[in-house]
Amino acid sequence: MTRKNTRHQHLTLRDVSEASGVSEMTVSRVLRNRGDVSDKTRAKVIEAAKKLGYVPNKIAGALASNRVNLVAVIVPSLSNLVFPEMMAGVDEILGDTPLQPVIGTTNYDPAKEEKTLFEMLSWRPSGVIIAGLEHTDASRAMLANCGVPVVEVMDVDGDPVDAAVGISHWRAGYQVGTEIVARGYRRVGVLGTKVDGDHRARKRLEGLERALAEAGVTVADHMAYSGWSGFAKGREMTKAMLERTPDLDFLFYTNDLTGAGGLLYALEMGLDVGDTLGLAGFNAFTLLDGLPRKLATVDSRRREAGQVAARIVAGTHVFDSEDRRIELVPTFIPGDTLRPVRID
Amino acid sequence: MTRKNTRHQHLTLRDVSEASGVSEMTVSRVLRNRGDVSDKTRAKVIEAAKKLGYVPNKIAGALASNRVNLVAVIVPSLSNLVFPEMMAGVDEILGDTPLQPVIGTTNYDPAKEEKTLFEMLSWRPSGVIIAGLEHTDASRAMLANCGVPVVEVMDVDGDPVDAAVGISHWRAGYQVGTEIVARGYRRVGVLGTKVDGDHRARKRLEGLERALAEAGVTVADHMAYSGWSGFAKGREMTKAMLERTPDLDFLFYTNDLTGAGGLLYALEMGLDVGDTLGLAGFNAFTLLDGLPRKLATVDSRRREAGQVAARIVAGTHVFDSEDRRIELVPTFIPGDTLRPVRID
DNA sequence: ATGAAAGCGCTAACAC
DNA sequence: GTGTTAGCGCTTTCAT
Repeated sequence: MTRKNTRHQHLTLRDVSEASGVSEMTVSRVLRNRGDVSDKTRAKVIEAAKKLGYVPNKIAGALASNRVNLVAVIVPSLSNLVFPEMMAGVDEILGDTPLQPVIGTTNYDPAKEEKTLFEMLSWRPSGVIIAGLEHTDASRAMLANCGVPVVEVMDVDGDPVDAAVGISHWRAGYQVGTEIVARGYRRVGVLGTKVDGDHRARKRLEGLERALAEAGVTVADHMAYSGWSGFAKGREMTKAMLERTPDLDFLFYTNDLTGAGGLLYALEMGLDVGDTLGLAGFNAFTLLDGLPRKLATVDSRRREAGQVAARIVAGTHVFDSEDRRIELVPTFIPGDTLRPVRID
Repeated sequence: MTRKNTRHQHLTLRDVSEASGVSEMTVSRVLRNRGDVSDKTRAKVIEAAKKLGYVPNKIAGALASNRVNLVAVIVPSLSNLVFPEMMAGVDEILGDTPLQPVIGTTNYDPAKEEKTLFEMLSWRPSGVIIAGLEHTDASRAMLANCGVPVVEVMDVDGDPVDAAVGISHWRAGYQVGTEIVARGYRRVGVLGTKVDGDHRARKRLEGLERALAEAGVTVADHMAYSGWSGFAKGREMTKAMLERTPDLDFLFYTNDLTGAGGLLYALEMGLDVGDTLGLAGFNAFTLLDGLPRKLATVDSRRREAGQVAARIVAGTHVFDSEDRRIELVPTFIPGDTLRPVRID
């Protein structure tokens, strides 16, 4: 059986070679701008390729050259805004390179992460960008042995396999805690998610609790929700919490969206937001700029984390030290939902 | 030069074969659960593979089998929430299949789309999911000839290359227009984006204008912004527009986020939202549920579009007719920012 | 149930 | 500047 010319048989270098009367090798060189090829030959080849509608086969190219321009990007979910934002940072940087992101999601499940990772590594990507520092032992082993740059993003509280870029969520939480006590709040309620595998939210809370503890304050009430974050969830939870613990003077939301819902609710209830009741969220979603009051929050710098991670993978990042942990500073944004710092 | 055992030399089937004393072929069968292999052999192979930490090479596998479990997903941007939401729908469905999404962005630029598409097709994906129906001729040719399912998503106003899934933005706009005139509004302002390649926003507007025209109404003012959508943009533009055209009785925002900003502004100004000034956005972002008033909007059903597209690519979707255009219905949600329909 | 041989479409390395 | 040869690591096919 000879080469079929059925509709969807892909064209090969050989087809271009025959059509242009040039060897496959030279065609290959032209199509990759490699080595010296005369202008005349180049023109012939390019014309033939275009006329035929030739699309190179990177599978074959990758196998032959042992080079794959794919980057594995592994995140818990696409439904939580922070991950697409990080990916937008990655994409922005990779746009200037030949690299292409391949996306895998884990649904906050370490076992699924392990499967996804195995799957993606079998494509022999040129780099791996993965959210978080907590993985199964098997995942860590794969990351350690895959032989390409691995960047764990959006967290630096822990031991990275290779490189890590992001904020310290513990320190971010700690900072929020110090701001809370410095402003004289003492009855703190926390509203967060129920997601088990959300280590970043957990670390934020631990940092917060630590800062409070150092001032002799403990979290007075805590409430966790499951499902999607949004204003409505923030409203409901705020209402419920203030009903069951009316003497709270501060509410910390682990997410700006629920925080914004709480803010809207508190304003409608006529509460003295800021003074009697301080509020703070987390993440600094720019789409929320323009609320009736600016919610206090912390910029978790996920977009930059994605950018730096992409640069590391692309090989254009220069590390300042031998430490391959890059800690971004989580800017605290006081907004208009806190009272001034007390100078005792 | 014989096989090197340097640290990052990847393991091959051969290594597993040698370690287990079984032929490469049988190892391959075990690792893919193909064909008959005795339990004893199977166990030996699996143990050896695990012990060595073998990760198969899909590049080689794909070349040999001519099967690639990648799906190309091409969107204008990751910064506009609607695209990650569509991708979440895709991801949800592909999660139950061996398929993996590869992401490409176009930045609303047809030339970049063409490049991205070429790049992605050279991986010989098993399917293509691409936002919109407007592409360069070269892009359309590539899509038509790539030999795998192609689904154009989030729009059905046009001729798809293969299949299309989404709402008709024209009809969605038209419906908003009929609602506006049915409620007696006559001085309509439109607030949209400046993005050139945003055909969906354009079609929405055209549909809106048509419905208004049929009632003898024309758009009284129009304003376009560039940059990111958010509440702040909505506030600014609303203020500016109401100052330059104070007699408007309706504002249509091509995006919920700016719409929400406008709503907040109008409420603060003490405007009689609903009756004196009707407001509507677009997209029905669930994260906005819980605003002081529910903004009228239209559900553009992007998540479902992603789901259906993924099913088509995965081959699990059954078409009702020979028409491979699947039109989703853009639910109109009146919210609390419109006055009642007039029954004249 | 297992193995041997051939080859997927390309590129590295070398020849001319 | 251009061509030839020999694989890359798998899977297909066919033999046993």
